[in-house]
Amino acid sequence: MKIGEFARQLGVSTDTLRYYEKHGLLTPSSRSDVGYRFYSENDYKQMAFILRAKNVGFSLAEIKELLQIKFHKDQHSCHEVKEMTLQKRDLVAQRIAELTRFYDSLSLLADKCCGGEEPAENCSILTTLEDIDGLTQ
Amino acid sequence: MKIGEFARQLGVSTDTLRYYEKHGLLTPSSRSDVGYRFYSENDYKQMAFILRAKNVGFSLAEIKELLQIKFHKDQHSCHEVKEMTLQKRDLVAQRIAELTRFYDSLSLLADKCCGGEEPAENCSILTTLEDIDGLTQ
DNA sequence: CTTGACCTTGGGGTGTACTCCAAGGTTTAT
DNA sequence: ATAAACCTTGGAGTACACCCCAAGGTCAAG
Repeated sequence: MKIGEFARQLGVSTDTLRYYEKHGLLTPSSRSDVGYRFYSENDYKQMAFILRAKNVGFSLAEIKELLQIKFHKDQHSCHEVKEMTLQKRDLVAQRIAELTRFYDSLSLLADKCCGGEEPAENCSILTTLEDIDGLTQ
Repeated sequence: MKIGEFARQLGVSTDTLRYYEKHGLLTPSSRSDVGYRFYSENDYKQMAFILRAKNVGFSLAEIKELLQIKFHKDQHSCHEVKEMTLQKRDLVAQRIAELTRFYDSLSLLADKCCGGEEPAENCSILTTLEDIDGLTQ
């Protein structure tokens, strides 16, 4: 698949794909005689992975590190690869914990709000942000 | 509390605080006669909230929207405020779901890896990224 | 009353992650 | 065979989130 079609299917721009290639995140599996990029099914899966990672707040540098788990497998020991994987997993667990705190705060805020048509000025829960923090500490 | 001490306590720079003020995220509760910023306990709580939100991947624009829940309470109905809160909560829930997929993938990857000292080349699980995607779909 | 550690505003610079040309070559349809 | 729709590289520009001065005012200690 050429870059245009590939970009359309993934909902990104061709510029983004060239940018990712330049920065070592996704190199198309082959090129035509005249240099056209060709993307494979594997490339599609890798790109989908990158986009999901980006969506949950990983920087491109972090995503590249996640991808290194794959690329480093020949040069590094099983032990090292496993350590790296577990380290990344812990980082993800921390983010989940933080987000869960936000979720609980927002739930409580919504639950205690009457939801009526009057101005929220007097709504018991919506007073100050300390409430949000107080609930989550 | 003046800006320097406030910044130290929160582990950010004074530049960051002025930047947040300029962009409507945190306005110090008062100023001295000659214009020195003074930050209150409330300001501290709001700033802590901002930093936590930033840490889990919200952009400053998104955080500002979260803060609007507070600032809009006088002008908008309880119903609107509640809707906005629930909408933000759903967004957080989506991120948690995505991160949970990442967590599970990395766990499986680590579990199936032998963890020995040999090169990871032949380690059963570390073949390609499709595995990661395959496991999480 | 001066030294040093604060504070002010304004503006320029940096890294990240794109985004948008320009100038040119290729492919496909009519 | 030529127009439209692709593709190439290179480089410049943009938005976000800071970071770093410069030039000057303020304040507490000695």
